Amino acid sequence: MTLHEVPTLLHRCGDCPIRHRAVCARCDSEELTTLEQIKYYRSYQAGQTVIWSGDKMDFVASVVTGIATLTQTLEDGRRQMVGLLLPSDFVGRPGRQTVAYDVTATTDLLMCCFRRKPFEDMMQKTPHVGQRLLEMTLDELDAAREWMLLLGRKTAREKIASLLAIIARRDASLKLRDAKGPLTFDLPLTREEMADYLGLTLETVSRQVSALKRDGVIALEGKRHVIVNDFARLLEEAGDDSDGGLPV
Amino acid sequence: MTLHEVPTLLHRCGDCPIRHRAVCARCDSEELTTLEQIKYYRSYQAGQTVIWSGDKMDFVASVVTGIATLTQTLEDGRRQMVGLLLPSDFVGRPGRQTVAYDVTATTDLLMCCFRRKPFEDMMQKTPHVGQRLLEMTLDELDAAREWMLLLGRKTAREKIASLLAIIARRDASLKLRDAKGPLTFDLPLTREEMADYLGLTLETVSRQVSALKRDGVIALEGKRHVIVNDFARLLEEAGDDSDGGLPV
DNA sequence: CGCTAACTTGAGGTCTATCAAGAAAAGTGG
DNA sequence: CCACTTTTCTTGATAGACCTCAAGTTAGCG
Repeated sequence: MTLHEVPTLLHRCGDCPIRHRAVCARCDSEELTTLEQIKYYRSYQAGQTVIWSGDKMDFVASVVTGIATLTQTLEDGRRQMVGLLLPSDFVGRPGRQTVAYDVTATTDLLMCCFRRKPFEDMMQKTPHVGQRLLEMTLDELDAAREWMLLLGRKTAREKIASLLAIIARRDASLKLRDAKGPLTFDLPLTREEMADYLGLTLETVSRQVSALKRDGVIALEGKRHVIVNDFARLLEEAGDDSDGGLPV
Repeated sequence: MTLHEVPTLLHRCGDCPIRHRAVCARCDSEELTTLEQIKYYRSYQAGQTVIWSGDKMDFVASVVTGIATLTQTLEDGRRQMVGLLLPSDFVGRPGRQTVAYDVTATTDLLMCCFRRKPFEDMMQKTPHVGQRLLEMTLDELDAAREWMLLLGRKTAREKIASLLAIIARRDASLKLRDAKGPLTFDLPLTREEMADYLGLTLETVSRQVSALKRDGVIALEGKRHVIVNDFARLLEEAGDDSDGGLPV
């Protein structure tokens, strides 16, 4: 999707699909008007790199549609995904120019961008943007800490189950279904990307997915479409508290 | 240290040792006066729990002196440290009552506290506190993501070297020395706490510390006092980029 | 229909955990 | 100040989880 093909209806913030969750969620209509004047869209194809670690980033942005990943890399090539950006998530950091990780489009991606300076000015003038950004950043920090527990202490099987549970739950919330009946969803990540997220190798991911299937925790249609008949069972396998951790 | 023994000079924010780094760093003298009226001190002994995961937390606070840890625990007892709170670091979350991890005093700890409600009111009225909190939270998020790389992809030896490098660097910045000459510092953590931070067992920590000593990367005086003659060497062992990552 | 990317599965090796014993420090109370 | 206990730490032997290397299968695509 190129810039010209962005549906014009998106240009009105009131119709934006991420209006109620993004960094602009708290803005009143007057503030939205200001944002509308400085925002612009960028789109990326699946697989494209949005920014390289260490590069200067002259804009900040919200994910409108699609999925992006944040990854860090060691000198010898070991990779660790440190974040998954879903629609409404925010990229970039007011007050700092460079970014500390690669940002990559995993699917086709549409982002709502703001040049850094006008955005920072706006943050000074209107408190709502900064307040919302603080809230979102605190949520991300909680999520990162939960992921630290997974990376440091969970087994490969528990890691896979945790990831599937997270994707299932998010997908259900998008589709506005409850998490009771059989859930089905598509994996937005390759086995290798899953491995990079979970701190495993792609072979171990493949083996554990097969094991969960063999044990009846999940079923597969093709390689990517997952069916979860008993979500509580999946949560057990994830090793979390029975309540399943954070909502959403 | 009990409440009465808090040096009275601390009650004046202008003399506070964390004045320039804490959540109040950006406040002008008028704002400080407001903060002085609503703040109070709490102290904890080494080993004491500040808050349990899931408990209601009716205050937010800055660490003034001492060290605290944030840990998450799985049902079967596996523990992962998800944060290390040093002087000037902030605990608690405006807008949410409960906390998602245990907060424990590792050393004797002095905290500068604000009841939640007055603090939230202050955040509404004066933007400086919220701005600084956003900045600090973004820094913590970066640190958490760097830790995810460590937990997911580094070897035990690299993990130990990374932790030592972090402690050494922070210690040097406190003592205002440059990181060139021989560095010495005390480990503020037991082997078990290091293990919980690094996603290892205490035995593996002990073995790898011994190995780094045997290989001349570090020297030890007693169990806790570390001497680093060649900081660049330590960074190599940590597996990071040659520049050593984030400054301080 | 071949070609490539994504995935699966197996065999063997390595790193770290587990289990166990003992040494060194740090308290504790006489 | 010295036995005594407790905590902290070290080291060894063994086991197991995950990684590495390798081959083969499936699916998507020009």
